[in-house]
Amino acid sequence: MDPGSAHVAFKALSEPVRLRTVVLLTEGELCVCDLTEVLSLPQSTVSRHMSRLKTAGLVSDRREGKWVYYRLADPSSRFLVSLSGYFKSLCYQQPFKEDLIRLRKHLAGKSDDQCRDDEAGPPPSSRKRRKK
Amino acid sequence: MDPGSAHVAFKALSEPVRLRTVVLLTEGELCVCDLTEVLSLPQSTVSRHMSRLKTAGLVSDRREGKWVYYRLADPSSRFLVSLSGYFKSLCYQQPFKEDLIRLRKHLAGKSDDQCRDDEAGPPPSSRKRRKK
DNA sequence: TCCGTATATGCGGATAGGAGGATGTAAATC
DNA sequence: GATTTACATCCTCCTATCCGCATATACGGA
Repeated sequence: MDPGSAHVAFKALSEPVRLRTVVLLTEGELCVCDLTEVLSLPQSTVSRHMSRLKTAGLVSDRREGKWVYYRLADPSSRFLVSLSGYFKSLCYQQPFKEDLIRLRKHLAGKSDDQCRDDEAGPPPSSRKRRKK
Repeated sequence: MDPGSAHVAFKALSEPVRLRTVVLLTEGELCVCDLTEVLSLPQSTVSRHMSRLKTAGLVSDRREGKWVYYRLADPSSRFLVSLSGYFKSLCYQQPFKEDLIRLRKHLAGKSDDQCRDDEAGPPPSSRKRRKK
């Protein structure tokens, strides 16, 4: 982490949409189209926020075909280690709680012709991927 | 904490001067004139930043005569509990490290006709106060 | 009660940052 | 290589926020 200075990470989390996004990512990696749908925001808005979170070192991305999956950055820094528990605690508060409900519904309702197989649920490592 | 929403606290810490101030307050409570001196900023700027930190629930204040002492808020919230260790780790990094050096020099050089007795040093509870 | 000191706030100017449509780019499919 | 899909970036408008001077307020002392 620490690309620039410490306050950069706080600034990244100071924007409501970005904080909501980070809490959503505690469920596992998500692509931009998932976030666009769950947050009900234009794709350009979501993409720009993800870019800022990535610059701040809070998330990392992974391209798989047409899709780009974002996940919380590995907690190599003391910053993310300190806050990971706090992010989890936010899952039980509004508006994050509602976001997570929408996320689970969204993931459960996806069909095979979309960017993800029909499996939903927290364990991100076990989530099936579209073969490349 | 949580006056408003979770992102408010992050926003309060996203400003470089405010983050420096919070790290300074890990040494113990300080009055505005201390911060003005150590940070080399106009009094109005410091006061306004402290107001924002207070609104965000990160600091609390205590008036004693003409002086107002600010200190880190009691870690009743999970947010401050999560970050207190991180703040301590910042003490060893720039620009916070230099700030703390200036703070200690400043506190050591104060005389009795100022807002604090001549005692400096980390243990905040043992610091002598001007009698009210 | 008048004055000096410490702090808070009103105000105007400057800058940063967010929203979202339009457009550019990368990858898959045919 | 043309088209479609997913994502990133550009551009413009608009709002939030920071800075610092000037001023108001709070408090103590003479």
